[in-house]
Amino acid sequence: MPELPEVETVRRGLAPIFEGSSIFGVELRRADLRFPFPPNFQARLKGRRVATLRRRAKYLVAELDNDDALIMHLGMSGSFRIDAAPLPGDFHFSRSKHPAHDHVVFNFESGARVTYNDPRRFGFMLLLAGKEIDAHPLFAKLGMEPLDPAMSAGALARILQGRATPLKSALLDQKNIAGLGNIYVCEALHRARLSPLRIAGSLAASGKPLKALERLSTSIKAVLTEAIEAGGSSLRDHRQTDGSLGYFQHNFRVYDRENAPCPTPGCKGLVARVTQAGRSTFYCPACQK
DNA sequence: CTGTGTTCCTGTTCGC
DNA sequence: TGCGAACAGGAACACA
Repeated sequence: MPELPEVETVRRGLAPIFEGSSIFGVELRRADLRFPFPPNFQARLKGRRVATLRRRAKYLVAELDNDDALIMHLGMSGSFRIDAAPLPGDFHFSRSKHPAHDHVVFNFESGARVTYNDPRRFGFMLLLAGKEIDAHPLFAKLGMEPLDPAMSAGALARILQGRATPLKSALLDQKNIAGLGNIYVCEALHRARLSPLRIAGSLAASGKPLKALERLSTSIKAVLTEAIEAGGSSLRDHRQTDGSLGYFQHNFRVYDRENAPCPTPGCKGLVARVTQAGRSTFYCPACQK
C-alpha cells in the first residue's frame, strides 16, 4: 500500500500514541524483516520517550529523547495497528494469540500497544543517531518532498532537465521526488494530461514555457493532498491504524481501471495499461500527451 | 546515464 | 473445486 499519503495517514494515526510517550518494552516476533533488526534494538528502545514522529518520503522517523531515531519503512505490505490499553489485570490482552505476521509490538508505559504487521516483510526498522540520518544512504539522496513549498514547476524543470528517461520513471525515482509510488504517479500524470511514456527532458528544455510543468506540479500536490484527506487508499486489506479503511481508491481516475472510459471531461479515450520497468502504468492515450 | 530484469516475501486473483 | 501462474503499494542491485 504505502506511498506518501498512506505513510502520512499512518503517521497521523500513530502520533498521538507515540509522541510524548515512553516505551515500556518492544517485543520482536522474529529476528528480521527485510533486514535484521539492529543489534540491541529492544534494549536501546526500552525506557526511551518519543519526542516526535515525523515523515520523510515514505519513512517514519520517531525521534527519541536521547537523540536516537527509530526509522520505520512499511515496504509493500506493512501496517500498524493500535490496540486499546488493557484494563488492569487483563490477562487476555497480553496472552492472546497474535494474528499472523505480527512482527513487532511496541508497549508504552501508558498501556497502549502498537503492533507492526507485514506479510511480505519488505518493510524494515533501523535505529540511527539523530546526526546520522541525513548522511545515511537511505536518506542522503532523497529528493524533495512533493508537498514542500519548494516543489514547483521550476523545481521540476531542474530535476527533469536533460533526462532521457520516461516521465513516469523520473517521477517514481525517489532521488528526484521522494514519496510518490506507482499509484499516485499514474494519477498525477493523468490529471496533468501528460503521457507517462514521454521523455522527461522534453518537458524541461531550457527556455521552454513551464505550462505543462505547472500542471504537473499542481496535479502532484492535489492528488496527494486529496488522498491524505481521504485517509489514504485501501487496496486489498490495508487499513488505518484504527482499523478503518482509507477511501481514496474510489477516486482513482486511471489506476487499476484498464479499459474504463477516461474520466477527463469530453475525452472519448479508454484507460490503457502498459508495462514500464516491469510495473503497470495506467493512462489515457487520447488525452495524455 | 539508460532501461530492464531480478531479488527480497506472502497472499490474492485469475484462467484453465 | 483445485492448481499453477501472474501479479501486487517499494527499492536496491547487477547488468547490458
